[in-house]
Formats: sequence, structure tokens, C-alpha cells
Amino acid sequence: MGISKIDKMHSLSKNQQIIFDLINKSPEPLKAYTILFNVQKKGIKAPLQVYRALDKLVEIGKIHKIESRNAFIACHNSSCQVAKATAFSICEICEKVTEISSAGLSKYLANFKDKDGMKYSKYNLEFFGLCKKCR
Amino acid sequence: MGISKIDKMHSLSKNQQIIFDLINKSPEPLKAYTILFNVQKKGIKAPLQVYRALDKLVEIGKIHKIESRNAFIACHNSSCQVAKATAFSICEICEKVTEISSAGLSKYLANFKDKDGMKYSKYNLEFFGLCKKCR
DNA sequence: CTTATAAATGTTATATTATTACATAGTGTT
DNA sequence: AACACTATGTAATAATATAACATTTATAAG
Repeated sequence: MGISKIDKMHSLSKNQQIIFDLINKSPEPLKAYTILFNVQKKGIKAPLQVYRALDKLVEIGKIHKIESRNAFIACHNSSCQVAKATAFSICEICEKVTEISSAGLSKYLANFKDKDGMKYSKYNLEFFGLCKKCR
Repeated sequence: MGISKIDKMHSLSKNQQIIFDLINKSPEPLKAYTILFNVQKKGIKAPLQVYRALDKLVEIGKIHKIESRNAFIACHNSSCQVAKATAFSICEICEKVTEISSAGLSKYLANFKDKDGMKYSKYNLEFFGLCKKCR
């Protein structure tokens, strides 16, 4: 089999892999300095090393930034690999964050045009409410 | 006439008014420390004074925070006074931000239910693209 | 395989954004 | 006046993020 071209395109460097692994196994969004603290034993010592990996991972769609929380979660939605169309639900009590994948929603937003007929190349949507447990 | 109860509820304190006026007359979103710099001549000296006013103004819906930019703009949409349903377009070149008021969009999002049937009390949507001038 | 180029890393310092903690003053009831 | 609530003032510090520069590693073209 070997490594296909598309796999190679998304292959991660050492730091990127370390940081992605940490985020990917976390049940909750992680903040940059929480990540830094957790990867120091792996040799990543400085904030910039973390931020650079985060930037790249966001760029290639492996993780998303939850803007209202300054935190990062792994993408669990193959359809947003390009990181251009993201939607999340956030519980205001327990802070649980879930990525929403709704074909209807993404179709509606991808096609949304404003009054000037402007179409957008990207969007991020954050819903807030109470999750099942906290209701 | 006098001041009605509902007006009074939303009447602003001195610092809140100073900061709201500044944001309201700005053509672009303002950052907290830009605000601080610009109101120092009015006697507001410390970051916390700015952040407290911003928190309150967001809470009562007079301004909104653009989460992806850590900046604040005045609300220009009477229907989101409660600050529970916000949508913006952001130009990725000139950084111009416009509040979107689309009945269709707000209706669609207000009624959106996820797979668990969860309904949300609040949302924030940020669209990214190029504005007329930058296209 | 070597050279050119781009991508990633390492490191220090610093900039930017936001909050904690505590003391004081004003505002609106009852 | 007494009470509760909201807002203010001030200093210190925490949390988030980037600039600048040197070096190394990976990738692709010749």
C-alpha cells in the first residue's frame, strides 16, 4: 500500500503529531498553555512551539479553535477537513463542546448570501445552551 | 414622558456611556486596550474599568464581541438587544465587520435542533470572506 | 546526490488580552 | 437611616499570543 499522496499531504511533523495526539484523546477542548504543560515531558518547552503546531493543525483541519473559549478540539467530522465550515454546541454549565455535523445546517450556511449577495468562503458557528446532563 | 422602566433598565453608568459612545461611533471593531487608550483622557485609567463596562454592555446587548478578533462593535440590530443571536461578516483582508440581520437566517438558527433534539438559547455566527472593496 | 526551497524547530524576549483581590462610592428601595 | 445592589478605583498579576532571530529537517528539482 504505502503512503498515498493525500495521506502525505496531511502527514504531521513531530510536534504537530504530539500535540494532535493530546488534543485528539482529550474529551474536552484544551487551551494552549494546558497543552504546553502536558507536552513538556516530550520536549516541547515554549509557547511558540505549541502555537505553531496549533496554527498548522487548524489550517489543515485536524483541529478547530473554539473562539469563545480560546481552546482547541480535534475535528470529528470528515467533511470539514478544510476547516471552512464549523459549528459547535457549548454547554454553558459544564463547558462540554460538541462538533455539530448537520448536512442541512452546513448546506444552509454554505449557501447563505447577505443583502449584497456576498458569499462567504468560511464560517464558524457556536451555539450555547445546556447539555443533556446539565438540563 | 419621563424615563420608562425599560429605558431605566438599560440606562448606562458614566463609564459604560463613555465606552459605548466610543464604540458606537467607530466604523470598525475596537479592542479593549485601544478603547482604554482612547478613554484615558476621560479619566478611565485601568483595564478593569474597560472590561467591566464591556461586560455589562455585552450583557445588555448594546455591543457585541467579535470572538475571532477579540474586538467589540455596537449593535446595529434592534432585534438582538438581548445579545442572544448574533451573526457577522468579516472581511479577511480589510477586517471590515458587518452585523448581519437576516430574518431567514435568525429564524433558521433559532429553530435549529441538533441530533439530540437540543435547542439552544444563544448563538454566534461569524462568516469570513472578502468584502466588496477587497474582491 | 546535491543543490535549492520550503517547512519545521529551538530559544529568548515581549506584546496583548483578561482577571483577582480588595477598598470605596453611588443608587434605589423599604 | 438601613439595606442591598451596582458601579468605581487601584494595584498586581494571570492568561493568551506573537516578534525576532538562528538553526535544522524535509521535499522536490536538476
